[in-house]
Amino acid sequence: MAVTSTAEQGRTFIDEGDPADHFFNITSGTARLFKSLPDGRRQITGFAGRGHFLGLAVSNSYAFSAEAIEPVQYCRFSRAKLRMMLDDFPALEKRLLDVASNELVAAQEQMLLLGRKTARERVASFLLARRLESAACVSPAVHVHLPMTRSDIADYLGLTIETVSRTLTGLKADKLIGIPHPSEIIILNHQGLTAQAGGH
Amino acid sequence: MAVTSTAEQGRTFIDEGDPADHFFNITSGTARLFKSLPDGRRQITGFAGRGHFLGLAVSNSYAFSAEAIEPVQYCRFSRAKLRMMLDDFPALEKRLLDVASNELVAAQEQMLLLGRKTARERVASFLLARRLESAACVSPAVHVHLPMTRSDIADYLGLTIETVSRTLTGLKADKLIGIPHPSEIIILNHQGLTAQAGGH
DNA sequence: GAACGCATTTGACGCAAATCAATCAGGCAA
DNA sequence: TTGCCTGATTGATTTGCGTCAAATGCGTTC
Repeated sequence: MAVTSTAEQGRTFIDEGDPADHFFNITSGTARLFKSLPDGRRQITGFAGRGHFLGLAVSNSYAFSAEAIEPVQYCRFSRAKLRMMLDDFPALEKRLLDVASNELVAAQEQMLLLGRKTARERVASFLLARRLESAACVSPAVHVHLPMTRSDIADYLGLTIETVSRTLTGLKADKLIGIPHPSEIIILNHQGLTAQAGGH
Repeated sequence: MAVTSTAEQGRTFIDEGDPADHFFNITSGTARLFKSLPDGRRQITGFAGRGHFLGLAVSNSYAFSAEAIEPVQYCRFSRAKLRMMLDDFPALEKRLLDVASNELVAAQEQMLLLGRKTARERVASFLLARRLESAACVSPAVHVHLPMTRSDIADYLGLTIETVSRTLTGLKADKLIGIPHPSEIIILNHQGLTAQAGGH
């Protein structure tokens, strides 16, 4: 009923359009969630980490795909099982509603970013959001780890790889961030970066 | 506790950032839901019609504003009242979870549109989505009514008024749609329009 | 029906980001 | 160490859409 599995790096464990008969809970690692157009264009709708629930869809097919960026461990239930659990533990339903509400708020914020922000604002917003997420981990936390590639960041922010790279270089030139390694960013001027993020 | 009110056209009845102490259910009319940046840029995250729930946020302030496009009638509860109702009627919680899940799917589709589709694909997608929504009403339903202004459409699709107008004119020139009136669109070639929408 | 105001359309031009094209840097196997 | 492969950066050029500006159409009031 509830199976624990691992998806190695790069493995797609949810396919957009497939019958949605399972519900997932990620226990470790990071996955990218995305939708694709027939010609290959891709929009990453979010990154899912530890504790994230996937597969809430009401419809009978998944609305997005999920792929492991780092090795991902997850717990998988059949939807029938989920329904039983929801009946047995009403508190779980409350929890899922909270989760969905929060994701909705995040999605609306992302729509603002995709529809109305400039490239620089998008990248700055992204770094600040990443910092918040990982705040629980390292103490200084001006240190932001990016487990995903430039291609992932571009597809998340509605930009191209080149623009993401150029924008990061630009922020570095303005002494707002440091880039010791492509996947490690240091926020040197938090206030300045916030000002570049569209001041929201 | 539960108050029925009316917001005349143009009236803002939810303000982004205000304390979120109420929960709304629209009983008639249409509202635009949007987020704004300090400099005035605006992203409409959706249009809410009859039956739509608003104010699900977990946080203590509204994540978006709501403004009446047409006169809007709504029912308003305090969040305390909502909590009581949720305790009394577990089915309501299920319903809200379904609603939130559906909105999440729609939000992801909109992210794909905003992040990766061209102007023409956005407008075509928008018209087709509008047609689906109003499908329940008129029978032929090739007739799409747009209660919102070009400015609203632009802010929903992440474009400018001018681009929306030019794109509609272009679709008309290609005999895919007819525009008897700015707020009335006729879909002349459904299949052709679908092909222009990014084939999704 | 004349005159005003607002939304929409149309036109000319500019620019931010995309595209096309090398080049560079780091990890890994031989 | 050398060479290769993959991902990131940097550079040159193009372009789709935004900006600025003017014209058109339509509903409303006088």
